[in-house]
Amino acid sequence: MGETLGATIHDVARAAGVSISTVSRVINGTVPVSNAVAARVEAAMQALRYVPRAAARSLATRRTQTLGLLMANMAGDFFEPLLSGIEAVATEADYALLISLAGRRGPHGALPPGLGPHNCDGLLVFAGSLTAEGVAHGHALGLPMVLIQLRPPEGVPVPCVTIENRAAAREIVEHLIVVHGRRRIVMLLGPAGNEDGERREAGYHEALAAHGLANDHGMTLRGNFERGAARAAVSQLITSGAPFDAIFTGDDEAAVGALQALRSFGRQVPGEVSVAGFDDQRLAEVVSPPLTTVHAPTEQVGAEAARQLLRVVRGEAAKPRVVLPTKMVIRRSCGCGSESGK
Amino acid sequence: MGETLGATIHDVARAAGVSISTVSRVINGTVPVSNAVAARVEAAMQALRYVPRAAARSLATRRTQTLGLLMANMAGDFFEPLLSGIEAVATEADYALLISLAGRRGPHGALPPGLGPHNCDGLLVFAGSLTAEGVAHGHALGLPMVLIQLRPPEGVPVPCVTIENRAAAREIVEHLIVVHGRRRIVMLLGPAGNEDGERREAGYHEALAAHGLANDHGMTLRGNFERGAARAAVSQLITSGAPFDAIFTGDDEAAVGALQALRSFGRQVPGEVSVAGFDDQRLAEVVSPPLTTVHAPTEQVGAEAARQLLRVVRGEAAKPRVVLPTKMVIRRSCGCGSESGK
DNA sequence: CTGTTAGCGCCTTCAT
DNA sequence: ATGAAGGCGCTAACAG
Repeated sequence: MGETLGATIHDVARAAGVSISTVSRVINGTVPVSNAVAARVEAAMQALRYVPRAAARSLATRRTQTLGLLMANMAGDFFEPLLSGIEAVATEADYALLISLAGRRGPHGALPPGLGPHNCDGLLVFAGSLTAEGVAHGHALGLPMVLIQLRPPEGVPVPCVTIENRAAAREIVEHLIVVHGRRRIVMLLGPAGNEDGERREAGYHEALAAHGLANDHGMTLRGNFERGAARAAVSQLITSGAPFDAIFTGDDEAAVGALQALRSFGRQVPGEVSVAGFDDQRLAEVVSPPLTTVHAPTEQVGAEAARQLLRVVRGEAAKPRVVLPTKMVIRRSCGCGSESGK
Repeated sequence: MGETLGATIHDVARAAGVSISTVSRVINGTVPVSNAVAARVEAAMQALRYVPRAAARSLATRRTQTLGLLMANMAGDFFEPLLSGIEAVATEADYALLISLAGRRGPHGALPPGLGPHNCDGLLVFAGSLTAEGVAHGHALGLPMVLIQLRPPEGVPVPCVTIENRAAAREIVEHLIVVHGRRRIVMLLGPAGNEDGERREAGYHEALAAHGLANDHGMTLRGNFERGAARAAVSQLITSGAPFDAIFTGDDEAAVGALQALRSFGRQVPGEVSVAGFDDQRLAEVVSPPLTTVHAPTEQVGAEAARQLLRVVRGEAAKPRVVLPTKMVIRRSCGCGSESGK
């Protein structure tokens, strides 16, 4: 049971018989120090288990060596890979990670009080955690930021990293059309305002248009990236009697909901209707039939966002926009690999 | 584009025509301040968008108002609920959250450099992120800690919050025995040293013993809480020709792997073999057959751990151990609801 | 109720 | 290459 607050730079200096400036120099390597002295200082630090107080250092340098991370409450299993990617590069660069969730309170219209220039050098903003005003607010404060899965509001030049949504959505929908001959493809949209969802919808419309297919308003339903909402929407669709032979969902969770609804009404997948999702979450390969979807490189997204943020923090030029490639992964829910399809 | 570093307490004091102490007082409410003055100060703070610099405050108070969180790279979807529970109570108590992952480096044998008394007031340690030595190390430093899904090493009195593993495991295994008449129940163990896994194993053995069932060494295999490892283990089990009529896995991921292996060998679930998992992850209800498992109250675990840590930080008495209840959730993989079972 | 004055622990000129 | 001294922004006695 030791004191929580350990040795200070003074203790080290005294133990090594030097001034605190010298200790500071060996710690930061700012100015050359004679080998002999450096060794003594190192030894003293070891012996005293000295760790510089972050607050003191931060106060003096006006840097926090901390990156903020604003996330949304996200269902699914990509929270961990995203954070993992971020943490790896932050740690590598010797930055700590301060985290805040949008949570039940919904997206913030301004920076949450717990995260700002007063306690971090830069901020990673995940889609759904901050409104456009919030982003503008942070930018106005001069806080370095990078957006994840989200593009900046008009006139607010904040770098962002996203994944290839539109082209991938178009590709997978065209797969349903070309390979499986589907003609009436319904899409389950993401939550209103969700960019990933909107881009995926754009790709969907492109595909339909390119093949001259039905593209009326009734073909899109709200799935909200939620299993339950998707299930309800599809159930209603079925009872409405509207014809359809495929469902493309904005994400895998919604696809699972669609699958459940389809099954409960006895509709065969992929026999009668093809289903395709997006994200390639862990459950995609275990639902039945295994879900054809688009793989999202979540960990890389996190890592790349952190890299860009570090550049902004350091005053280097960051890419205004980086789009990471996605990849279609064909399984069985579209019809491939089963007697009826391919 | 403003300055990243905004107004200081001096600016506010000047604007309000008072001393910095007064400003400090209205901020912290430590000492009564006349209403008139308080109002002027509040106004000045608003106008200047004043936010106290965390470092300065921390340096002066010797408190960071920050909780550290040490996590492991965890597969599955319980990262988000856990963090969500923690964040809710931390935010409520006005604490920031500093996070670090054990990551590819594996569990730390000591506190990671990025997390310690120098930058947080207390630390939440998730199972698999820190070794017993690491826990002892943190305790020796006098850093308030609370362990999650992990009990403290002998002689190191650190509070912990866990879930009911043993009894729940016993209950679900007995379900397989009593309700479904299973006699040769194999268990897929978690990673060596994982406490949840070990407690679940204990419950499994209890159940077997209580019913006088085969309990030889060959009945347990390593599943490592991984889909792939579990699949491999079960495949090997099947090819070995050893008889078994049920599989209890330490977690749902392993259950999925078991299901895959069983299916690839044409073994009917639950007809020929019953399967049961643990955790009730999101995929549990979508695999086929839907997985009978035990629900783990992940978000509550996070919240409770944060609450206990706050108590320790404040010097109040914390419960040395809180065990949250789990609940068996019956689906189809055990045999219930299908023609063969129940 | 309010102002003055020391530090909190570290970095950083400025001398030497 | 090293030491001395000031200051980062804030809180906390201590006077009044």
